[in-house]
Amino acid sequence: MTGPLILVVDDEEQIRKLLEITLHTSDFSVKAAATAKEAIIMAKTNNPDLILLDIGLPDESGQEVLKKLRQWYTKPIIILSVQSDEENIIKALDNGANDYLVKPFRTGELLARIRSSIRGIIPQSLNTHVFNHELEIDYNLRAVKKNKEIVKLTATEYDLLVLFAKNEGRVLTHQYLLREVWGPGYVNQSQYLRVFIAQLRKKIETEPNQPEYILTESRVGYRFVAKDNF
Amino acid sequence: MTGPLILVVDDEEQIRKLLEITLHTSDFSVKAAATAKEAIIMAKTNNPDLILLDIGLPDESGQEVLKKLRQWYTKPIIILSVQSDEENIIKALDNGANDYLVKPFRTGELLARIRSSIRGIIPQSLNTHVFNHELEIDYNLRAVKKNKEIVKLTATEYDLLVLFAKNEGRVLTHQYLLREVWGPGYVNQSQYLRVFIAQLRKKIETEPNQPEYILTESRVGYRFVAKDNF
DNA sequence: TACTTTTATAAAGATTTTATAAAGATTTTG
DNA sequence: CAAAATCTTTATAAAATCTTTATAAAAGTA
Repeated sequence: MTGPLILVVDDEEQIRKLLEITLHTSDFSVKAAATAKEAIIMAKTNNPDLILLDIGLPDESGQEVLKKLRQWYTKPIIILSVQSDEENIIKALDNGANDYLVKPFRTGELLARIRSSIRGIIPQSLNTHVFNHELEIDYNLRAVKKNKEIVKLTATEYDLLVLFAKNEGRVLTHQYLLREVWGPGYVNQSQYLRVFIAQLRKKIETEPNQPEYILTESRVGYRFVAKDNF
Repeated sequence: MTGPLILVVDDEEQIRKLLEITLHTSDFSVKAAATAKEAIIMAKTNNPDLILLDIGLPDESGQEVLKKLRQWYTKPIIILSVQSDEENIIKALDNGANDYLVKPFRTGELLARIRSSIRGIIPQSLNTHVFNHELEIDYNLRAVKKNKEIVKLTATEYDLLVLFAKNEGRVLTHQYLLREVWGPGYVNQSQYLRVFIAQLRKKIETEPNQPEYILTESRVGYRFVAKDNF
């Protein structure tokens, strides 16, 4: 069982090693990059759940890397930096960073901030989501129930459903779904999406050929709705 | 024109005043509370878009307030505190805080952290457009409603309507519409436009053969208008 | 008015997009 | 390692949307 994947970007070998050990101990998976270029490539190929980004990189300003990442990367980015001046902090936050920690940082605090960022703004107490009194997602157990019966979903199907549930009512484009669930390298594999949508419908819809939850928005994407409110 | 609502919770009159002025200057709406009890009541009644919470309250520990809020409140909470010890920071973050700032804080940084937290929670009112109290375009959901009923539009119809809505009152030429919606290669396909205008009218007009929204400007183009005077 | 141009609309035809089953490949699990 | 599960690819049918055609109505012009 392996936890969320974190990409560590820092040019100092020592810090990379320290972070890798610390994060591993807290049950995170870790990938590391030493340069801006490497960072962007690794982010695209691994699609990490969070990025720890040092601002002082040798080849390019971390602020630039941040901007480039934010063109497509939607998950949390935490900046680590020796610079503690307000100007840099504001710039980083406005460039899309979720948090900014000044080096040397306290390990426990860093971990807590990582947990907070990954958790998002959904409180821990809200760990289950019920739609139309019949479809239930339990985020703690990673389980889905339809009319109290457990529905067995694969990891990918579950991720897809969670993404839908968290964006109820909103059209999610093919690109967006593919990038968030499969990773940025898959944005053109629309057929995957069709296959998995069909599988999901077969499992959660009462009548899969007349879906009430996952609606098709032809040429755009899909929309998850719960009747009561839409 | 009023921005997102922020609830300031602090027992020191001076700090409340300072924050109120600072936040107002940055175009936020502000409510303030001085005690734990008051904070929870005001959060419930005003449902703010973000809460700034001082940990050192007179009647109850801020950590407790935080826990209570997080039982139902899902938007960002930023902690302000004179305590800079790691233990308190970790506790607050794990209790559901999104950020933790040590007092005295730098105003610019606080504002940047607020912007960062609030980003993504764009209030619905900011990206929905209502005409004549009956035709509604929700850009966030990519949905159109007529008298609260969802109107199903194809991708092209939606793009066309959005273009009209964003240019309310202005005549848009055939050329312009064709170029913007279909692309530069289609500027001579006026018949497309006629077909799609007819379809759009059928879907959004009360009486499609006597349109009130999409008016024909013969030999020039079309004009989208909203009376909005009742 | 008579004639031409432009617009509206329905409906048929063509194309694109989507749904689904099922086979093959790969990964995970026991 | 073998079996099971899952992912990926392929093929084909069905549905939705776009495009074209035809015709009537409206608007503009001589």
